Amino acid sequence: MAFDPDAKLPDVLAGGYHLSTQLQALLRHPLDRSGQEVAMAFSQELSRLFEISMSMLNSNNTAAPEVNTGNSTGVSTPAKDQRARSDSGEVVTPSKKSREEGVTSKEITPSPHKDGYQWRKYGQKKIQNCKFSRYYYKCNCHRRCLAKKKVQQQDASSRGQLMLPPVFEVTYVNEHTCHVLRANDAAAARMVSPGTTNNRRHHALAGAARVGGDGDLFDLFPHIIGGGCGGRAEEEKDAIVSCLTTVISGAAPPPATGDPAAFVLPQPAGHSVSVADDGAMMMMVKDTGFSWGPSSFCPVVEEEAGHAELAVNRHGDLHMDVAGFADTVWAQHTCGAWRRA
DNA sequence: GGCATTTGACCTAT
DNA sequence: ATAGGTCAAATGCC
Repeated sequence: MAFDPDAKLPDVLAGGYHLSTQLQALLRHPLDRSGQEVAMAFSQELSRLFEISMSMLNSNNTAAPEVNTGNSTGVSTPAKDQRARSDSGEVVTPSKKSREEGVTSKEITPSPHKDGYQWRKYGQKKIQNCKFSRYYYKCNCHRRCLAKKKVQQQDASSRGQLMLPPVFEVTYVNEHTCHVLRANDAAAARMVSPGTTNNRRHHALAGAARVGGDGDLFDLFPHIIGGGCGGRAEEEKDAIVSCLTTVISGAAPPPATGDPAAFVLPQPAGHSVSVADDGAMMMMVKDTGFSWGPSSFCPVVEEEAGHAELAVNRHGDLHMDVAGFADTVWAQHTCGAWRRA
């Protein structure tokens, strides 16, 4: 497969995702020698695509922010920053007219729901001359947050990319004010009830899900979920690099010699990945003490073939099906409300 | 029962 | 009149 030098990151990632699903389908059955060769070719191509993605990500990280949104509050907007540097989407600068209408940014992305915020759908409309309906979402982090987004699936056939997963044009309207509103609420809550912790207050406002009954994910992963609605940009970046590395690592065969139990793969600082000789893979993420890995050590609910798997067992351990990584990794950044991707 | 989603009706701009 | 955007009752899921 020749690499198109003009290819965009979403296309490369989409291609990788498509390849991984094909590889999954292949690995669902016992493989003979030729099957193994095909699987190896797939995995090598997958590795190459993710290497390309990582180099694209690294080059994007040095780029300037995409849009001056005229945020007069002086408060940073984490998820917007994430979009600029870490999502797989292509950021499009909105026109002057669009900005006057409150449009803060536009982007083309294969994963329109993974931008670090939690959204509530409030409308759907069939648009003239469009094959697909347009979907309307409001920010669900805070009731009074004015941020909205429109998601319009693009016609793949018009792009001549019938084999790739769908891509979406996402238009963001109005700045998020949820972090400011939440901070105000937290301050008010402290005045009313000094015994209420910030974390729990945040969680109640975000309507976040409880996990396993013993605690919630905001308590378990405060440094990942962060104090605001979106995660911190640097950790987003780390997470992406870790995820890509993990997928690449998973596609590579274990060495013929060395520690029979596991071998350690090259990782970004603060992360480690090990692959046992039975193929089980575990990744330790920074100093969380939690690990990501397949069902060899964590009971999970089975889902239909080919779909990403993300579950939390009753002990609070995270489980992830590595094959579904590209689509699943962002699920953790939804304002504390962890949900299946 | 609470919550998110769906969907037809309604509103507004052109 | 038409299209795009929003509302809110109905519905389904957990």
